Amino acid sequence: MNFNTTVPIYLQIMDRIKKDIVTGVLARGERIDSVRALAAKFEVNINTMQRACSELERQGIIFTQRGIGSFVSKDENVVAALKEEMSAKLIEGFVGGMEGLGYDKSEIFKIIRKALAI
Amino acid sequence: MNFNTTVPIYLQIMDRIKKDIVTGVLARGERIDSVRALAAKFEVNINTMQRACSELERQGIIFTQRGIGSFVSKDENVVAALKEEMSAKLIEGFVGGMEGLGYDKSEIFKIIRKALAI
Amino acid sequence: MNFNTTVPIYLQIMDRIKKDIVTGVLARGERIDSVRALAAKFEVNINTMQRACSELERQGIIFTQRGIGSFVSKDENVVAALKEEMSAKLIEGFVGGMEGLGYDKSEIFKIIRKALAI
Amino acid sequence: MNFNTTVPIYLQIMDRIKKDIVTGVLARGERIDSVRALAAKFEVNINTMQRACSELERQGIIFTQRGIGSFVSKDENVVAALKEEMSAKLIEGFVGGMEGLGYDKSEIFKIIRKALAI
DNA sequence: GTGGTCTAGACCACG
DNA sequence: GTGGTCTAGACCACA
Repeated sequence: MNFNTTVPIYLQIMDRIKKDIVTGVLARGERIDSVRALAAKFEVNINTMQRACSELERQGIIFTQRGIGSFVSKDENVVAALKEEMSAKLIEGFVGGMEGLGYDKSEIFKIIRKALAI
Repeated sequence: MNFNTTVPIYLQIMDRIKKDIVTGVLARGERIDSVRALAAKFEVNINTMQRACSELERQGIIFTQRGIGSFVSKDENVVAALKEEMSAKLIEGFVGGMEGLGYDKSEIFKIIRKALAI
Repeated sequence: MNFNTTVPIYLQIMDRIKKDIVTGVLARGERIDSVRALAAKFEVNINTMQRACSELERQGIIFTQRGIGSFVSKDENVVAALKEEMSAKLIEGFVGGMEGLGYDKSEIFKIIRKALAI
Repeated sequence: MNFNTTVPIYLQIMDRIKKDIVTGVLARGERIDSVRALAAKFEVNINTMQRACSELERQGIIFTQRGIGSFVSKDENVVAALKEEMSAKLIEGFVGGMEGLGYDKSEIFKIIRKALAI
């Protein structure tokens, strides 16, 4: 995985894991690799990986069973909410940004239609 | 102006000024306030404002005349390119992000149409 | 039983058993379930349960007879001391904590009276 | 400051700072020492101190101004809520613990009155 | 083996 | 000078 230098690695990893959960690569309740294994996989320091996991846990996206490992939340609402939240953020950022550039809704619509080539 | 804590203030200021240029709030060739005045206006450290201005100048968006002041570029291509570049970035970020969440182009289209209420 | 994630499970189990002894749920000299049965009951790893029991035995609260089973101490002083010790710990923690927050004794008294609704 | 070995140092430091805020040793809006200075004062590693501060910030108890320093929250509700929350936790822990030992409210009242020597 | 904490030291962007 | 991030390595309690 290639990391963007401008945003903290642990955030990029969190984002990646969230995407994997949203897209079903990681299933609800599924056990995820140990911190050590993930650190090796992402080629980062264990502490960096640990931080990503702690944050994910704090957000209720994964949970930990002591001495056993970490698991994706079993709550289907969590996963659905995650997808909803992430897409809402993207939409808001895009529409808000375009409006900030002076485009109105119909112009944005045309532009995105063209970009999607639909 | 409220600053996001995650992204550098000088970048946020640059973005704000770019938007003002793109939307015509700042006209081509118009004189802009002094760094000191701008620092006061944005309520930031003068060094921070200085950096935002140097960057803008480096990108050819504003230019400085010694002892007189700074001005928005007179080149209309600059403004047009700026608008193009900023919107392209937004589009790419949005579409790429949505695809990363598992949406295909037609789904993205539906979602954005709904969000724009068109 | 719901375990607090911050304090070790074996301590929480020990605390629970101590309370059962102090409140008479487990009588003096009474036989307690096997480690295996207790592990199943508390839904924990057998090693964890083993540790809780060893600690309790080390503290003289339960004792083991080889090949027969484990029993709550027959010594009534043990039970009385246990109750005394546990309540003293609670009191000390409470009063010390409240004083640390800046309350003096009379204020603590008022607050606890109100909390107890007496 | 002497640290208890059973609970993480960063939590103990957080608790100490919270108490200082509640008792007015640290006033609302007051600038607190830099992370480096605090680390030296508490004789811990900078990272440990950093963690304590990040957590406090996440809880809204202090806030950071980039490159300038950290400050106690200016919101008086935050401070009041903090005091309330901390004392409520102590009371609940105490009363709940005593009831778990089999004492009823009137007995708890007698015991605490005796302990306070009022 | 698992996560959690701590230390040490370094680098960096920011103000 | 300030906070933030990252790496490296170590130790520990827990399951």
